[in-house]
Amino acid sequence: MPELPEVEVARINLTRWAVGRTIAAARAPRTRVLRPASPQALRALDGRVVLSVERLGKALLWRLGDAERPLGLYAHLGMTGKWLRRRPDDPPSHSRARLTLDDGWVVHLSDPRMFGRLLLVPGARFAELAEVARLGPDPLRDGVDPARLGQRLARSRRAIKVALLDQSLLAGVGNIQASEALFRARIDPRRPASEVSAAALRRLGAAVTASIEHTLAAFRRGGVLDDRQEVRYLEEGGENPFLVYDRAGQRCPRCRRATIERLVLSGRATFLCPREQR
DNA sequence: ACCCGTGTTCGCTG
DNA sequence: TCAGCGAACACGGG
Repeated sequence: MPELPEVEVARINLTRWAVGRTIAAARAPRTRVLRPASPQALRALDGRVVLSVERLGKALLWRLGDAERPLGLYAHLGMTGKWLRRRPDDPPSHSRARLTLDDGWVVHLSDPRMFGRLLLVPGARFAELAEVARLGPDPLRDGVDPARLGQRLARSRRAIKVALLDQSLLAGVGNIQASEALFRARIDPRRPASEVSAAALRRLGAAVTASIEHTLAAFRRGGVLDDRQEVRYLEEGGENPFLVYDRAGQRCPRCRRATIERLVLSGRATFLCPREQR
């Protein structure tokens, strides 16, 4: 599920559901998701007010009152995590943590594969967390600076698609958005990062932002944020909103001549139009 | 049964 | 010393 756009949806939902509410009880029984793996550790959230939920790349940073002793909760959804809001008698499958709120709703972290992570952060000093400290700029929050990209990639022989997945380069770009942005910028994903021209890097910077915003808009239209304020992800009945991702064998949506190809770079599925991306 | 997967980290290699 | 790569993590779905 989660690259930057999905996590941004989660941030919007959690802000509406939880900010200003008090946590009546927080529990994460027998799960690998909470680190350190102490079943009782989440009790530290009990009785606290949710002050804010911010997003940095794919990470969500919860700030929990009180003001003198703020507490942080770093949350990463991994590969299959979702935040869901349910009634107490209706828990989702694979719930790894649950936050019961003072309005009677229960917010769950559901994560079948348990690649997600929850970390309590004393004093909400997120900058001291290695996972946060190494993140690069967030495309939605900070924009993308092509010159900075060029500096970072100047000595990298990695394929540009592989480099884009490095969260210290840009925080939040995942496997889908990397393929999408390179298609939009007409760059061959296999091209060594150091050999991407300055002009192409400028196109890429704009393409990353455009792709993320396009995906977010599709999620809104697709009802991910719907009237009942429930999360409904696109794959649950929605159409593929992407230009090339998971479209191997289909006609290129731009040139309408070539066929979208799938290849594997550093173990990850990659999609491109072989006619336009060079 | 078998293969694949929207993420990250670890350990090995050259 | 370090960039780069494959494996591992763990489970459901096609």
